[in-house]
Amino acid sequence: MKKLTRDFYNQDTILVAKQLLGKTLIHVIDEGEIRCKITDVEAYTGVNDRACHSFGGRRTNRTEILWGEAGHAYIYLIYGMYYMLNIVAENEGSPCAVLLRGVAPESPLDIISINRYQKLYHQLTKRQITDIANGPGKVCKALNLNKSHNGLDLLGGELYIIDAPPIDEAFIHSGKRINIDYAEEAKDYLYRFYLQQ
DNA sequence: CTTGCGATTCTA
DNA sequence: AGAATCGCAAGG
Repeated sequence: MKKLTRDFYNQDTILVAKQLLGKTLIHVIDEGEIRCKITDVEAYTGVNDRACHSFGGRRTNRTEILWGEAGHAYIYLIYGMYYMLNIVAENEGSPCAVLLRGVAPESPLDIISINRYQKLYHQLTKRQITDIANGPGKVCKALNLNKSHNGLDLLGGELYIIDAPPIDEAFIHSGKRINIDYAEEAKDYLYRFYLQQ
């Protein structure tokens, strides 16, 4: 399968978010490549979206990457301990992104498992397998991503996403975004999209 | 410079 | 329900 193109990322954020479902995220590491299927995403649609870091035109050192070219990684630290991975969408000057909120590990299971729990995959409990990457902080832990990967171009060779057949609309669930109660009118937008758990 | 807090996770 | 934990953004 082929790497997603700049044109793919340079579309309306909602479209990018929905179309990312089912695609495979790849992080190339020394030992090979970590591959996970994207299953849960949220759209953050820029200056008019109160939940988005660029709301109101906010342009700071942290949010600078959002303002640039589509198809770059926006990774930031939250609560002093967790990293969030976002994919920048839309054209330059339109600071939008898609948060990756959950993935399903494909391979190698042992490396992903060690990243998360310091244990081999066959040693995990059912609960640990269920929870291995079903949250945005867990996604970064599982794929060993941190602030050093902020700004990476997903058209490069280190972190990228490969194409897959589109998911039928009927299988795409939508809901309110998580933990943005402060966002007033924007907190009720149905900008979360996910595949059946 | 100070301060309040967040697109979370884990434990109890 | 509460703790962990710190960079960021806003305000003085």
